[in-house]
Amino acid sequence: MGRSPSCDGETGVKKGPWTIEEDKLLVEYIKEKGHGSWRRLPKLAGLNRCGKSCRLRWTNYLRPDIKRGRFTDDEEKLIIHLHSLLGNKWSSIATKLPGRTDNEIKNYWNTHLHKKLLGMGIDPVTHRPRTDLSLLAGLPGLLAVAGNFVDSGAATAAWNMNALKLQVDAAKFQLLQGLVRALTTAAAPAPAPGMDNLRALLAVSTGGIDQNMLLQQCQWNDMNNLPALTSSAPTSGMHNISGMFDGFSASDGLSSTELGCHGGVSGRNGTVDPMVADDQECKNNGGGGVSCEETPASSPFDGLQSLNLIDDLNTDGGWKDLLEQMSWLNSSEL
DNA sequence: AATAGGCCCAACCGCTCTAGT
DNA sequence: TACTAGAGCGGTTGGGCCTAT
Repeated sequence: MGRSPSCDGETGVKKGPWTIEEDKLLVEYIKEKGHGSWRRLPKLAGLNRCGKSCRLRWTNYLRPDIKRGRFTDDEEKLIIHLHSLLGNKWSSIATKLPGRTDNEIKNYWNTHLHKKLLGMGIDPVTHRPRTDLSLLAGLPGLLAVAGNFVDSGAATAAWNMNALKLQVDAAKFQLLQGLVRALTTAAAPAPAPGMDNLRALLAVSTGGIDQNMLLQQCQWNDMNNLPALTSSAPTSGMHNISGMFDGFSASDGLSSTELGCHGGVSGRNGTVDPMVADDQECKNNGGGGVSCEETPASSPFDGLQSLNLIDDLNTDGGWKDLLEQMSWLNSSEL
């Protein structure tokens, strides 16, 4: 199977931007004789380039059927739709957009569409509404708000930056674990794992437990053996995440010792990030000619409930209102 | 006007796949 | 069946351009 020698072994070949003269030589040669063997082409065409570079220049730039200019709205929608089905199979996507190259589509995705989807609250990898990550991203804010809200007494003073960082890290870890568990559990909703995560957060905030200990207690190593997250990830898993938010209530008491650890899950080796699991699954199936199963982008999505909840919280005073209800923030455990 | 930072995209790199022997 | 050369793919980079300060 060996690696292609490509340009690696060739010394003295020119690299970098193509000149007009080089373009002309390449176009004229291909027009007259076709490209034939890309490896032999440079010599025959009188170019001091490697064949690979010539192929790239031709297919991405010089080909006469290449469409130039901005992507239309229709093209944009088609790319997003195809990406939801095919993932980063740029060449496959390009075959559905006449005149566009895989490189062009890839660049457009990375520079425009990726951000656009994020801005719309859609995960560009899974094409699902973002819930977990926005929650994680919101944690520092949550803690800051909490710090400000718990009057200006000793509790606030105790929350120095290092402690905050530790809390955020620990909470992220807990939330990730809960999230992975939720996504890999096809059974009925887990009992409010979100509250368990918060309990862990508060337990750490007392300073009595460090992260290593937390990791051990939660058997984080077992997380390396996660079951495969297939494209048919159970919607009930998302429902579990919804349950996390349902767990935020005024009446919830907190125990500093209950960490919400349920041990690991057996099955898969590899990634612990469920957000990239589908993509990884594709890659693991093996490169180029592989067709990935369609992701259920258009399937009913129970997690929308959670998304709405996050949106509500992100509106003015949302988090503060929530925290006001969480009387436990004033508890001695802080 | 100068400069820093961000954006964009052409081109490169390294890997896998496929076809030929 | 095993091996190799060549082709193709996806990820990444670097430098030019644009914009904000």
